[in-house]
Amino acid sequence: MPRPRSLTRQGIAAAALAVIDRDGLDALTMRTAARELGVATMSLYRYVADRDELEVLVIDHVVADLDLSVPDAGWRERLTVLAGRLRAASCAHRGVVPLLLRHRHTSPAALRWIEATLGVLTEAGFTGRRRVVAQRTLVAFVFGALQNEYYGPLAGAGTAAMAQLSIKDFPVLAATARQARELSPEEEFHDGLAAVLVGLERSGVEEPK
Amino acid sequence: MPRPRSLTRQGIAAAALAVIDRDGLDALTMRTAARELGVATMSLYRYVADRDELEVLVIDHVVADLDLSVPDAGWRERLTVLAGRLRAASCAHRGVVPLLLRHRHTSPAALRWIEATLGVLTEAGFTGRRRVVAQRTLVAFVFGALQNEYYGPLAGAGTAAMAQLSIKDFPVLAATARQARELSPEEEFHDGLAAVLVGLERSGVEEPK
DNA sequence: CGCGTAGGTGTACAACGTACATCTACGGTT
DNA sequence: AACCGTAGATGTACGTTGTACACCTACGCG
Repeated sequence: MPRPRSLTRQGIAAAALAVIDRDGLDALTMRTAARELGVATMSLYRYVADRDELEVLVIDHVVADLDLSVPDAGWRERLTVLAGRLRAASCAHRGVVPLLLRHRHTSPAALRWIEATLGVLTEAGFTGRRRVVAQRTLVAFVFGALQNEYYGPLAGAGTAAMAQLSIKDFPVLAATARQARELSPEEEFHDGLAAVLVGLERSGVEEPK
Repeated sequence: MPRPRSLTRQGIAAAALAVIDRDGLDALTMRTAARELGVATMSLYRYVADRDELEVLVIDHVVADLDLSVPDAGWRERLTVLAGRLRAASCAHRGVVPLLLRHRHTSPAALRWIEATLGVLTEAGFTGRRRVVAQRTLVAFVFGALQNEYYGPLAGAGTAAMAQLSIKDFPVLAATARQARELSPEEEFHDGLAAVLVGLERSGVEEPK
């Protein structure tokens, strides 16, 4: 009845995302998000309960407009497409990766993505316990791979430091790190995912329930 | 030459871990860690550069005494054992999981674990690009699964909330969440890992380089 | 033309990481 | 046995963070 709201959760999410994209995740605070919107800090608390909810808002905004349709192809190809889109979205906003990892089971949009993968698995004949394992394994790999890219990128400073510092204590690791620099993140993700999907196809078929 | 050190990095790590085990990860601060040791807060900075280094110290302490020997068995079984030990260690100190995820490429002990898995892969005939993909995929799954357990446990409040709240918007997800509650974390991890390893075995054999 | 209600905000506080200056106690020299 | 330089230990203090709380304020309805 009184005084209409001047902000929207969408707008708040977009502003917070803008801060992250411009100045990095560490720069996101209640104050910087509010300043980006031109309002006082405490105003945000009329829209979100606390910082965690703001974070969920952000990743929801990033994942919200994911295309969840699947191509007319085999289930492995379908899942590859879905996973690729999620990865593309997170790569477009590198800073949100830690938030995505933490809130992936809270964000409605992320849950919609999981629901979509479950739909594909179900159509492919996965049911019961086997479907549970397949879905959790897929999620573990996809988000684990995102985390790999974020905290220990193959081509970046991560392997550079690794390849140099540890050549004596970690001979195989150092050699592998050197080879790894020739592998693009896309290739790594794609090949790894392919292996996981092959494994899911073969496994568990002899134990129906 | 003057005044010998009164603390050890080992002792500091143990104290910080004790705080985490007793009061949770959020309770770990420079002040609480120092109080646990009976020294002033700033004394810690004679041993670590900043909080990040303290965190690395903690996870190094947790992973340090992992048994890295492998049984006399096939490479898949060997990797299963290695992964299982890492998981067991992190389950014994639930609170360190986020630290382990963040610093897994920084902690020497964690790198030793990775080196061990690489050794197994190498003996199994993995080389070049195929070895890189296998190792990164394995790491992605293992740490992704830990994160699954930590942030969205199957049997805990995570699926409980999911199974209830989303029964209309996420039909498959809700059904799966209900089934998932009958699956122990150990089974989930073991079955998922088995699938990943099978996939790694099959994949990439026809592309030698 | 008020008036109540809910949105907006300013102030304030506890807790955090840590820079800095200072105190202190020991090993090596005499 | 006395001292002295050095590096460990510490107390204080500052900037930042999330957010509780009390206070204004502007609009839709009567």
